[in-house]
Amino acid sequence: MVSIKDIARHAGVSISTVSYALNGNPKVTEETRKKILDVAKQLNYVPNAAARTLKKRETKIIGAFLTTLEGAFYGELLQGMKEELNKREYDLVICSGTRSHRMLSEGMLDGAIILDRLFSDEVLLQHAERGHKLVVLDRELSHRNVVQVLLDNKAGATFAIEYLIRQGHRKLYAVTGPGGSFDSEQRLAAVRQAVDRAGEIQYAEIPGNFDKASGAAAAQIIINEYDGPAAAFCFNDEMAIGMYQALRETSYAIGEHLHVVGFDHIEIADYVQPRLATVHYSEKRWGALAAEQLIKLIANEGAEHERIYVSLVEGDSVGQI
Amino acid sequence: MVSIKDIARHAGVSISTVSYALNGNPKVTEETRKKILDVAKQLNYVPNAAARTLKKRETKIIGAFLTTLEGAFYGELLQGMKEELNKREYDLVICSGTRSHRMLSEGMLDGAIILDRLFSDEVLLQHAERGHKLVVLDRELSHRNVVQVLLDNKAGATFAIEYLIRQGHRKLYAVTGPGGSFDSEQRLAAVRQAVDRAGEIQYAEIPGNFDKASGAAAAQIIINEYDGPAAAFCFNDEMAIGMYQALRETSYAIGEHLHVVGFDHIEIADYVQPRLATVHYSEKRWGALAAEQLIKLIANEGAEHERIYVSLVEGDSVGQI
DNA sequence: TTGTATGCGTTATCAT
DNA sequence: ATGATAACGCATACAA
Repeated sequence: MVSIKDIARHAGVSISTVSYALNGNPKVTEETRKKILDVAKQLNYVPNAAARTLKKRETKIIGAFLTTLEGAFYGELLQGMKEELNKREYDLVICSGTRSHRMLSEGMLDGAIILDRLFSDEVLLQHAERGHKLVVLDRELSHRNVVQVLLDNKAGATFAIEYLIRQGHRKLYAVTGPGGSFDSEQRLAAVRQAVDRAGEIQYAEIPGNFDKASGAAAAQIIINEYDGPAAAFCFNDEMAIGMYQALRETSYAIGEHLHVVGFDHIEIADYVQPRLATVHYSEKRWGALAAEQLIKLIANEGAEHERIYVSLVEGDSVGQI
Repeated sequence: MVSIKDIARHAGVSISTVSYALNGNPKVTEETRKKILDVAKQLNYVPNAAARTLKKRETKIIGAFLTTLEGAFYGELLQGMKEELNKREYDLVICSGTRSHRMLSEGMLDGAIILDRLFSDEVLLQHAERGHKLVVLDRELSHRNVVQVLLDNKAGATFAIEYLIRQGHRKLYAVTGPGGSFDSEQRLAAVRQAVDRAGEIQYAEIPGNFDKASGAAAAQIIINEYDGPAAAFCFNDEMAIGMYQALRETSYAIGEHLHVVGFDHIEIADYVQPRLATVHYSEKRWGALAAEQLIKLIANEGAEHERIYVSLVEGDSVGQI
């Protein structure tokens, strides 16, 4: 490995001069700078990140923590983060799994964006307390080193329920996400409010898990007690797709017997037959905003909590009654 | 920040004893080790990655480099890598974009898995020459520090063409990937061979780009010169899906006028109507194998080039003639 | 068994 | 304008 020491030797200057030259410090003559850069190039010099980090206590790298790498959901979100971060001279790396948490605590990251409910509030607060800067996308967390950038779940869930009611549905199911999920709980609260407000609604809740299997299971339950058109608001599109799968084997049809609204507007939603009605938001914007706030937090520029707005996408998975 | 120096002071021992204790060196008494661990916990000690890396010249982190985070985000592939790496005490991070290349050269990674044709052969070889360990999934590259884990493109493309011919098709199109793509070129070579072998085939090539838009454009071209049932082998599923979209607006139907085979077996392939015939392989296995070979390469345990086998998934996007 | 001392590659302070 | 030197936190060869 070639270090600034080697450059110094070859260029006949001291290491501090090399460091200055390499970092564009104006104290150094144009002439010596040129010479040093030449030698550096010639020796194939590459700076050592570990040494720089040890000294400067920053890496210019941000981590995005996800529960899993699988599933087609996060592509645009991450792209949004990456583009925003790159603009500000930061790099983004995607991490997943408990093992990777060490990257945050051991100082390999200047900050993190969290979308991983397996990352507990408690642990997150510990990191924040140690001075790490965090943006959370999946919970409310109050700390000077944490900012929230959250979906407007309340609006989304309300849109969904009101849409079903507007289409004439009076028998409603809510298929929820897993217990710990902040998004799921917010959506559930909004659903209950909307249902209460509507009055005269037959309403039930089915616990789900955000995966296809639980959507299929929910569909099964609904079919078993079928006694006329029913409508389900699945708290994400994955589960809604699971319903499509479950009904394939039966004589019931989506949009005719079982009416479905999802949440997230994932790509498949536009391809299934009939097209899935769902709640849409811009993943890219979400990611970009999260990145922006994180950089502000790191730079002490007054980062603030943000909310991502959502809209309803109608579809033939919901028929009129 | 609390360092081993602080621990040493609080525990009344020297920093080397602390280091030994923390690293489980048997030289240190059970008693002192216990005391030291207690103090460490009490002080909320977290090791500093930069310092450790600077000293040991390894990070226990592997990077996976992708062209983009968007689209079919290679979820299972990455998950396969991650699981395999975690088993061996390594972490995985996902990187994308030229900016992130520095992580490799600056020594923040012990090795890298490359699936990014924007990463040039030349640059890759430079990294390898500097001692970095690489696994390439998207090209052939010969170097002692590089191993290849490649799809069996030849088999896949041959399966696809032979399937079309078996179904009675005699007018064939190949919709290729972008110019630089290794996979695309391999598939193209195999297609030409299979077509030659079959004889009496009307055959043409349409340059594509691996994205939906180029698939749609290809469909447009085929329709414009339509004079009877035509079959297209799209070199990936994305483009095949693009064909579905393009035909929606027309009176032509997939599986009836235009017959289509894709490559990759992405999730949507099972959901479109009619279901897309495609070439399947296990992404997870691909990732796991790549990770395994990389670890072997790093440990000097004789890593070898590997090939990922593929199979044909038939579908109603190809009708009989 | 424990302590002392050195160096990893950088940055940055202070002299010169 | 340039150089000498001291950290940064850790691992480790060598001393005791």
